[in-house]
Amino acid sequence: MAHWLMKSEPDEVSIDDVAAAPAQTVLWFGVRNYQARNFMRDGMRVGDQVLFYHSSCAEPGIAGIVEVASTAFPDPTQFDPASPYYDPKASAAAPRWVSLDVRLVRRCAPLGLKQLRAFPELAAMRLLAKGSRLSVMPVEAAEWDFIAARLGAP
DNA sequence: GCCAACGTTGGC
DNA sequence: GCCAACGTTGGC
Repeated sequence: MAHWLMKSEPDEVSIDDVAAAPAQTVLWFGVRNYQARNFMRDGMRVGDQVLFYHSSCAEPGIAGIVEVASTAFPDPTQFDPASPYYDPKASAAAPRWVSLDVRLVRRCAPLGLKQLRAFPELAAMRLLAKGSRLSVMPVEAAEWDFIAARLGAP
């Protein structure tokens, strides 16, 4: 089983939104970066565990754990001209972008970006690399174990 | 709002 | 295939 990290702006979809969703499951949509898409399409499998990261907000950091609940399928927003994620170059016959479902595993006490940076054990984490902007990325097993052991109750 | 870093686009 | 221009991300 692989481990991942996904960024979401809490103004759009927060960990609380996942918790409040039917079956505590939400559609992960709007990824428009090829590297992130490839991780979703080629790497993510049902049951994989995912750190849910809040970005572009007052307190960026890890907010909980979700799990992959479906394999990838075409992201419906790419076909919707009314959506901000509309991609005129995508078609039903040749979709470009994928979505998948994620389900809540648990919320946690926020583990902030500043705290993450303070752990020497996490110095090599992709999330913390200079200029890292990927919204979907793998997490090494050792990094996962280290972080999971430090997630408090919400 | 600023700005560094990065990805994408498009002219050549 | 190069690379400048542009757009986006995301922390601060």
